[in-house]
Amino acid sequence: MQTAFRTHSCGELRLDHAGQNVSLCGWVQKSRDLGYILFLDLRDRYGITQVSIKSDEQKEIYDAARKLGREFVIQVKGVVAERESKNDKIPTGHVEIVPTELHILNESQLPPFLIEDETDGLEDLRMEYRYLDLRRPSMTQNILLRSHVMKATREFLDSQSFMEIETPFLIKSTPEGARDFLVPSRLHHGTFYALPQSPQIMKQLLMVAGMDRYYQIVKCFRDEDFRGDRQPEFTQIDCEMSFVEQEDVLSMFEGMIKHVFQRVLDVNLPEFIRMPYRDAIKYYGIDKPDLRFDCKIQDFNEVMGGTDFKVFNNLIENDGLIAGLVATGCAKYSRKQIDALTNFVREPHLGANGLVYIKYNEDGTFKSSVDKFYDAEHLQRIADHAGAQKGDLILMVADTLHGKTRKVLGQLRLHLAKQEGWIDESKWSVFWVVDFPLFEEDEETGDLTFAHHPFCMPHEEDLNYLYSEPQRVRAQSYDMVMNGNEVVSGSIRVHRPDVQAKIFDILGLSKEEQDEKFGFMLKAFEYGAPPHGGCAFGLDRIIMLMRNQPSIRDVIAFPKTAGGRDLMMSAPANVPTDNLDELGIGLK
RNA sequence: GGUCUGGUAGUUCAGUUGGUUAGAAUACAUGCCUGUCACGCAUGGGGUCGCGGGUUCGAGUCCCGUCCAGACCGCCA
Repeated sequence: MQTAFRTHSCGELRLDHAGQNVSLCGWVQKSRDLGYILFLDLRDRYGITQVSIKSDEQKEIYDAARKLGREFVIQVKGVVAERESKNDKIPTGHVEIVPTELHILNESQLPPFLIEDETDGLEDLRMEYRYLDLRRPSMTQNILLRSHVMKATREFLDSQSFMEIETPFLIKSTPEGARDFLVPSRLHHGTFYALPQSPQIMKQLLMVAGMDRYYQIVKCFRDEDFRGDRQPEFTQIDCEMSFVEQEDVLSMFEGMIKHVFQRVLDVNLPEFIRMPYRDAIKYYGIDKPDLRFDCKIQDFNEVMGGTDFKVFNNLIENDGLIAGLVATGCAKYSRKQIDALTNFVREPHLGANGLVYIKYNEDGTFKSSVDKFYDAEHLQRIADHAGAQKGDLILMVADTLHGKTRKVLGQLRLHLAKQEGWIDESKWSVFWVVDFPLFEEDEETGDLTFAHHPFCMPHEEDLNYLYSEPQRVRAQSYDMVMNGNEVVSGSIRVHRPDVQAKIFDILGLSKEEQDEKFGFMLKAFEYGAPPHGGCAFGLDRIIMLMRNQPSIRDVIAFPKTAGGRDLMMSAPANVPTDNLDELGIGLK
């Protein structure tokens, strides 16, 4: 810490240092002038140290200190002393500096919001003055933890013979997947570079190049609408390995996450389970379940028939699905609370027709929305089927579309967990979801499109389905799910030309289109591509979860707003027409 | 692209069926105060009610448009 300006940081002095002559630098957090004595809180990124100035013993300094404003940058030289009244809330709370010199290194305008963890500033204001926002200790900790995670990542991957290799940002647009950010070419009017959505193709070419184990902590760019956990530019830990099977990749990067958690948070994560995609959808209605609480989706078709309830009878006959959840301890819900849940599942984006409830009351009686059709004995059978206990509430959704029913219940499950406080924030749920389908159907056209990207290798035992039932083909692809968020995604890649050709064929890509889009890659693969696979970590999202922050913006030093703007520098912005002329671009 | 919520003092917010001089807290300034750490007490300054148009005798309040922020849907291989 020793420099020309300071001997210590504002976070490191303790009682042991008492009597030492020190020099500290930092920002004025706050001053408390009690008349005879004035206390100054001096802040830097390491902490806060109190300076105490007496109006008689340090008359000159006292007079100068009274004129200091918030966020002035000052240097204080003086002696470390034990405090007369101690503060146990901060690590430096037992000492203070009795100053011999005070120098103003720079003055400051009054900041537009309080530089404290419990700031009064709203997000747009914090974004405009991001350099002030980052002075707040919790924000500093976010950025610091991010740095620690990157360091631990490099530590682990370096120890496993990975090479960090940079790949270009100015590349060719491929019209698949997300919308590209485009960069016009000055030298070749009318042509454009694209910023990479990920270094996917480049890293596979590095495997062809024999680099064997590659990683890169790298910015990726996607020109889509944003969310609390999505930014137009974001950071991936991009990884690829040669001569591996799926299990090699899973255990390598499971090891990496465990290493990072151990080093950075001192948390030892247990073994990661591998949950087939099909089970994730069946039991949790989502491909990224949060397993910090249970509440699985259950099927009820077999116990709901044999009554005069035509809606359910029709569904059962026509291969529909009646499924539901057991909400532990929720039989006490009022009509109003259940109506709220009904409204939740009927919201347009979920679109359930309704919600059937069965209250299994504490006294063993039943109350349900289908009492007209189901007698107590039948309801008991349903409760037993579901494993419900007295005091539980059974909630059911039914539809001809199985996927929709499970999706609705998956969302209801999360909604209930938040509402009922089922999630233990001190727990971690980290595991692999495996065996994603290779293709998915476009809901409107019915065409098959790739679920992940077109270079995922199918499971060997599913290869034959490529020719008969492509939608049955499971890919050797996998996601790591952390507390209900997808944080890693990857696959074993196709290195066999015949398989790749068949996949392109199924996707309806002609030979010409294949050449146009991926020709350079397919050519490279004719020169001895090793079997390979890898994955990419969403670094921002992982940091967000590790710091338990509500938004990805809080763990990025200079993020964009949900509208894709940088409020601090006012980007995007107009450019002079001269610049456009040079690029051969005219605006409409 | 769609739905919803919000925009009033430096900041966070309140502002009734449209009606006198638009309030509170906090921040700031000045003064007082011998150990504070959310210090306390007193006094004071501080407003184009996002912007534009409309209805009305009268608009922070009602209507239309627009901009900005946020949440969600679509989108995100």
